[in-house]
Amino acid sequence: MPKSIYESIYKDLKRRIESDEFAYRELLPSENVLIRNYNCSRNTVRRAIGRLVTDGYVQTMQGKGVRNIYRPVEQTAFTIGEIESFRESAIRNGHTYDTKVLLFMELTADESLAEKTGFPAGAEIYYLQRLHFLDGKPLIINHNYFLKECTLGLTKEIAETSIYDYLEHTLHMTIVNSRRIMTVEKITEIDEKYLELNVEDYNCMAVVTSYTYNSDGIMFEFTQSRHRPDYFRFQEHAVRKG
Amino acid sequence: MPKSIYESIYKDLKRRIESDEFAYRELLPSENVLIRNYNCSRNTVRRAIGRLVTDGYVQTMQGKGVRNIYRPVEQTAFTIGEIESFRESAIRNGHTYDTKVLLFMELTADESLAEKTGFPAGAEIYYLQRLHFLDGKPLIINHNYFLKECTLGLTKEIAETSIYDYLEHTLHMTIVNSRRIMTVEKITEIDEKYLELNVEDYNCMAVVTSYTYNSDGIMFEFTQSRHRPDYFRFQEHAVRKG
DNA sequence: GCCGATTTGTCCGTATGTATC
DNA sequence: CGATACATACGGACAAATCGG
Repeated sequence: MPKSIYESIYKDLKRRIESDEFAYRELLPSENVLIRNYNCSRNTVRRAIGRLVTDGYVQTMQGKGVRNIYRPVEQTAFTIGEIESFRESAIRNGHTYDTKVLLFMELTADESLAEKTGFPAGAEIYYLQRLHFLDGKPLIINHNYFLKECTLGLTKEIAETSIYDYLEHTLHMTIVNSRRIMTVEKITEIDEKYLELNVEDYNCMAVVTSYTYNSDGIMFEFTQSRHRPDYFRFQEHAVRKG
Repeated sequence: MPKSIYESIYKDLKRRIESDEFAYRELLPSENVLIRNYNCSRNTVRRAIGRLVTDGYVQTMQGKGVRNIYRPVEQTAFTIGEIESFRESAIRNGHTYDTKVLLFMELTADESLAEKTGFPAGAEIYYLQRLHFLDGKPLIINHNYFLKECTLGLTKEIAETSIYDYLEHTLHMTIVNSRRIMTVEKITEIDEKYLELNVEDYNCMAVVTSYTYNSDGIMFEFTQSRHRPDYFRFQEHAVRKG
């Protein structure tokens, strides 16, 4: 169940837009109509619309109305601006997925790892290497570093299904936000081996480096995600600021 | 001058955070303090903070406060979630820049171009190829397609300085939002020639494809931006949604 | 061009709920 | 438990942009 009125309105409008209830470039019902339909105050409706704007679903035009500018996300696209696990993304796009844990170990962050990840030196860390398959094809190698004190009890078995499920539902951690950096890097032998790539073909990888925070403001995860270049696709929505 | 109270508060807080007035992980003044400091209502302060949250500058914690989680953007990073021209980005990061127009022509969109760009078939288009230099180094090749009816009077000379300046200040167009897709593609001969790349070294490019809309909800620009992989760096902030 | 109706944008004050300390 | 801090929601007022008559 939704936690708040504005969120349920946001989700309902989002669903209606995604299900083509409004044509591309068509105007949505005016705020006054929505107020009557949802039986709530103007601020509440406006808050829901505000989220649709930042999501890139609609565009507001003073004096005119709210225009639907939603375009369906193309297949195998990862949506930016939202934290989503590989599993969630695969499900959303209607694919089959599989995860193989290549390595699971515990280590203590030394100076060089601390520098690289942003964890304090001396911190206890779970280090994982995982290979992700989409529709049977190996597409991504993830190097995950989790702060042990925030993710106690993580096992290889959990890592094979969904770590985020475990963190959110078993440990009741709330994952809040994440800073991500996208770069292109040279392919390594590990990449070549597990992703069945040919250097003649592609000698680079798309790399997404992310720093993820929980609701206590603690950075509990550092991940380097190495994507097969020919299947890599990220989509985002940007706004022009004054 | 700022158009509104909440925006000036947003900018002031942003400036104070960027200038290290608050330590990393430190709490900002509480809403009640900010209300007194800025002499405004609670909603106005909350709105400013809300924008800082979506920008990834702060994290709010119910019952606790608002925590500064801002990390300075690393050099040569393009900030995602914000539309910024090459020139603006270079200035922001304190670099010198230069733009060379390789090609400037007018054309009519045929079926295949319409399919690729999303412009209606038959539309009159300005097509440009531009090479962007940062600190004297050629880093990006842009293929720009502008809808002529929205960008009348565009010339090669304008394209050598700033197209966005012309659109916003001379044509008084308001640029609103943009959908961007990031992929990795094989290098072409043009890339190799102008970016002084060696295929032995890198045989891929980071490609950003963007569809940009103005305040009338018209898509007036389609651009394919091909980046030198070793200098490509995009940064974004993501939030976890229920 | 003007005017009134409609629609979105900004701002305020207040009340209540929930989490933290 | 009370004080503090953020979260949600309501209602009202006025401004600014658009559109039709």
